[in-house]
Amino acid sequence: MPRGRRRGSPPTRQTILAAALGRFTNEGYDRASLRDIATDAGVDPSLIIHYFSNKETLFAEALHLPRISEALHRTLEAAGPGSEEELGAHIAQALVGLLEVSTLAPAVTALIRSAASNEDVSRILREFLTRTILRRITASLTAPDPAFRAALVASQVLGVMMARFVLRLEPLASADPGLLARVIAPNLQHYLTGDLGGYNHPERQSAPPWS
Amino acid sequence: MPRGRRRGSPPTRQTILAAALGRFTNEGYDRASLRDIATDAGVDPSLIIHYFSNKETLFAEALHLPRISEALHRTLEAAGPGSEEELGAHIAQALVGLLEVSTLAPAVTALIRSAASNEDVSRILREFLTRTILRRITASLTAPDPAFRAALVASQVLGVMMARFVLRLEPLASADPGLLARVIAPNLQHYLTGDLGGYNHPERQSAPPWS
DNA sequence: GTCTATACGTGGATAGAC
DNA sequence: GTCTATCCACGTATAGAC
Repeated sequence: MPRGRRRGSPPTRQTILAAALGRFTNEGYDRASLRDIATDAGVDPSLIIHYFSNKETLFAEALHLPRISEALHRTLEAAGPGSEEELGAHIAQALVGLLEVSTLAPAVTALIRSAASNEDVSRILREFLTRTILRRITASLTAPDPAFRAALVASQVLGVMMARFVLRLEPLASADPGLLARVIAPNLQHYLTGDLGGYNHPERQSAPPWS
Repeated sequence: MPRGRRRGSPPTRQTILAAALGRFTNEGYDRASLRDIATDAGVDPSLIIHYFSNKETLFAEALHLPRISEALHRTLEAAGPGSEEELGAHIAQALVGLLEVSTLAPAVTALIRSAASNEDVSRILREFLTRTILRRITASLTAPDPAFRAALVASQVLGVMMARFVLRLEPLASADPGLLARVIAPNLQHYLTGDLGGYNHPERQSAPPWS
């Protein structure tokens, strides 16, 4: 398979990519069939293979993962440097805002949906979360166990996206993005700088930073 | 999982159910094929259809959803009635403990995995979360917007299970269950009784940076 | 560049012999 | 109760005609 294969006309290519993103977003990698994507795009199924050698390549190009990574990274960087006590709010605003405003929400949804059933996608999402969040955290945090804290932050972000876009759990699914960011911000902050409870008794919690 | 089961073994039904649960847990509903399940169980694929009329019935019986619901409900009830300021800790302990201690973890994992790509399973999980958590919350909570609070709690629980069992995000995936429950407890408590940041007070909202 | 036809595998489900 | 054989629909991918 030569990599320098001729590309098709841009309009048709874009149409296929848009249809593919839609299917991957709503059905995940497995259930989204090339036939359905072709039907949505109004083209022949074999044309998809002609443009993108296989389904995995189509998935990668439709999601455009580097674009997500770059946008998220830029948003996090733009949130301001080094303010440790407001890092939770910054991350919350960056992540939620990134999902709501931009055109990246479908890609992220597709990523989460597909990660549940596809091990490769799971690995991609795992590394993506780890690298992006952990890097931002370690850049301006002095608390111990940054990896554990990053994973906890990732878990809450994952849960919100899962509840909002996959499960469509109301009223969270229809909640205002700004409100959502503000609500989860103190919890992210607790994961980032709070006491992780390793030294306390289970029934006696230390005072959270927001109380 | 026992392989190579031969004829003359009475508990064929249980063997099939065990193999099915294993496949559904590790691969989700779609990717788990009856042929693979039959191979794991050491039986013929048609035998599965003979016992359970179709794949959906097999899925339902393998997960034994009523058992999960009952166990979770009982654990939540046993956590004690009415203590509003410790409800977060109770829910955290109940949910995390339920997943770690009992044999229900595979079923819950299968449920989450399958919900990502299957709309029917998604609905089941959604209604399950809503009913179980919301009911417990409204039973001993006076704070406004219980539905929104319940959804937020569900999102954090979902995220932890997703990160722990599906994505296997370290070091959260290998973290001690008790520690995990203690760490997320104050955050659940914040969702339950904390200030929701202007959910019903729109005039207090500050302008998000992305709007 | 686009489509028709088709190969090839897989997956769920059925009929019937023993 | 278990297996063999089979059906049919679907999904990815290829070959080749226009």
